[in-house]
Amino acid sequence: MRDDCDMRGMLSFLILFMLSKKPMNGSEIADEIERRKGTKPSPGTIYPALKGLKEANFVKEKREGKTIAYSLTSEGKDALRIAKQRFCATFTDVFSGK
Amino acid sequence: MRDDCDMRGMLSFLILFMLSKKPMNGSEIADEIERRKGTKPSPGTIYPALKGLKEANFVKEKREGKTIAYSLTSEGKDALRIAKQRFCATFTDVFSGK
DNA sequence: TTATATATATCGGTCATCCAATATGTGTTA
DNA sequence: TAACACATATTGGATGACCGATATATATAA
Repeated sequence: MRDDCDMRGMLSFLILFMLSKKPMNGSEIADEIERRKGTKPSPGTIYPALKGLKEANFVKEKREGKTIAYSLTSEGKDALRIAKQRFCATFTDVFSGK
Repeated sequence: MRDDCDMRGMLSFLILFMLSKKPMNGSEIADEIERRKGTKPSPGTIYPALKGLKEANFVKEKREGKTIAYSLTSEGKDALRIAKQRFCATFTDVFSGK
């Protein structure tokens, strides 16, 4: 994800946001997105996104037995702060009822 | 835009939302997006998106001299209602501070 | 009429999102 | 050990978002 939050990169933005709450592994991320959106992204969606975030140094990995816990780096936190601001400015009134 | 609001289609969703406030032409849409996001989408972004919404019967056109006023059809209003619900469910806590 | 400004539209190329299918890795169970 | 379940990963193909460049249309100014 570029840190300027265009309309591409919304999945990466959401993942970054969720990881800022607590570290999660890939399946937990998919489950949480299903809880929010109603549809569960396939592995072919979720892992490439995580790979991109890792290559951008926004998330780091920690293997824990069978799973890998993803969490934000400090760069990831910075990027999220900026992206969140633009996201909110772009969509505020969609939420505020109007 | 499909009415199920995945992460692709966020531009079309935003346009649909803005048009639900008031009819606008292409440049006004681009200007309003700039006001929200800070960056102005190029014509090569905005007009193909409008074309897609028109082909989905979500917006209709009305030429007014030099410009074309876009507004929602009733199908567009229905699609927006559903997409808005999913969007809010997906991103609520991004806004609510937490 | 010609020139200018603005709005609309298309094209080519890149990147992000998405799924289905497939493959590999890891831990548990038989 | 082998079998199984689950997590992780990659590939191919489709669609959407994006820009820069270019083209066309419409209205106004010179």
